Amino acid sequence: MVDTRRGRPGPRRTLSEQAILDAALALLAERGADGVTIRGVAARVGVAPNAVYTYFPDKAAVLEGLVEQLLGRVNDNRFTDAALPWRDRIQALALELRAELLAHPGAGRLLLGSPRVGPNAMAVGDTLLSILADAGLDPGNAANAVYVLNVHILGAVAVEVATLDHTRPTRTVTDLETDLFRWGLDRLLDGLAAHAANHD
Amino acid sequence: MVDTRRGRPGPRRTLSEQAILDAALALLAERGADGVTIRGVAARVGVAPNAVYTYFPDKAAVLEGLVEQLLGRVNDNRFTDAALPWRDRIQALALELRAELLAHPGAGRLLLGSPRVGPNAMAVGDTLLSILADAGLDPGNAANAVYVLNVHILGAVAVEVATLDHTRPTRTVTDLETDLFRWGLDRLLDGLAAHAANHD
DNA sequence: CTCAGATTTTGTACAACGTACAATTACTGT
DNA sequence: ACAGTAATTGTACGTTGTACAAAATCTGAG
Repeated sequence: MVDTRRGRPGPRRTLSEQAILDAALALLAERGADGVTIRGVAARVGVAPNAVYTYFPDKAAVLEGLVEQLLGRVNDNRFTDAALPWRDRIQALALELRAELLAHPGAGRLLLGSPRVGPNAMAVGDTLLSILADAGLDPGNAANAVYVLNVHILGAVAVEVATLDHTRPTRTVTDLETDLFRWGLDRLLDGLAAHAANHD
Repeated sequence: MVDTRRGRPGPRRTLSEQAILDAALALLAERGADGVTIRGVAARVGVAPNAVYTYFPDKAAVLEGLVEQLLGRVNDNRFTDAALPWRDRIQALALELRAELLAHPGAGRLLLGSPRVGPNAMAVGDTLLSILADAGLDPGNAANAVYVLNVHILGAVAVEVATLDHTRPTRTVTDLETDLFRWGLDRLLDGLAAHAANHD
């Protein structure tokens, strides 16, 4: 048993997974979802395309990491303050999540294109879950509600992204779209609140 | 003025746009969303890849046509019967739409990947609109509600599709997922109904 | 009936993609 | 110093969308 797995030989890594994800994120911002290519990322970090495969098994893994990256920015524990009304907290979280995703065009497609089961995605889900528990939903219904809220947020982002010009990387989100998003979210929360009230 | 645009010369078309869309649909069923390629479609109808470009300007147009095809199957005027309760009609329409999309794996990604503005998509929207009018929503709110319902249906389909094994073309939709879909739809409809009641 | 003109189909080709494979390089513990 | 190991690269293959020009095929006018 010689292999201690500590300080093992080999040249130093010139990159990190983080550097690759940063490059991918920049590429997503500059060139849109289709602009995120292995070759592009490699070029941006100044390395041969194959080098990326030292850090990620394949492109799908890079995209998953990218999504995780985006979700990580949202999950401050800012929404767990039970003093604030639960509806306000959910609205704030939903709006922030949406804004984060819309800030990176094509992120919606990426999010919906991969089973997002990373830790940050879980964390967002857990945050939502705790808020809904505060709202008075029993665990089963709260889990359902998390799913429905996810669907609404991701669906809305995807639909909004789909209606934009894919050739242009940047976009302006109109107030009209935001109002529509809030309106739908309000109806959904109304339904959830009524359900919680009926079953307590 | 010689060009009457009628019976103009040239060899007969060996294909039709419909034949191409049929091939694309079959490919979608057999190989999943990534299996729908121009070259694959062309091979399936027995023609050189370039021939497809006589009928469609590019691949995106083919995919749009494909989505239209799917939506066309749903839009029977079966849901316009004002005698039935509006909630039942919306649920039936939503479930059918979802079933149709889930029957073709990857259709969700296609739907969300293109601004679906074709006539069949409009028709589905109009059907929803009329049902919501029957429900007592004024035109403005009804339009909002159509958007939200679209988001919910498309979002749910996309999320469900994203969680499946992309390598396998077929899938079994569990009852559990269907129940979850209905539960969310119910909450949404609760919220919409309450809103309609508050503003009449 | 012929034939010019219009149009579909094809052959060929290119750039870009993901990524497999083997060789090369750069390191570390013994 | 050196052997072993890991990171990186060079090269390459197969696949994709699609541009371009040549070829094949049809129709209406004469």
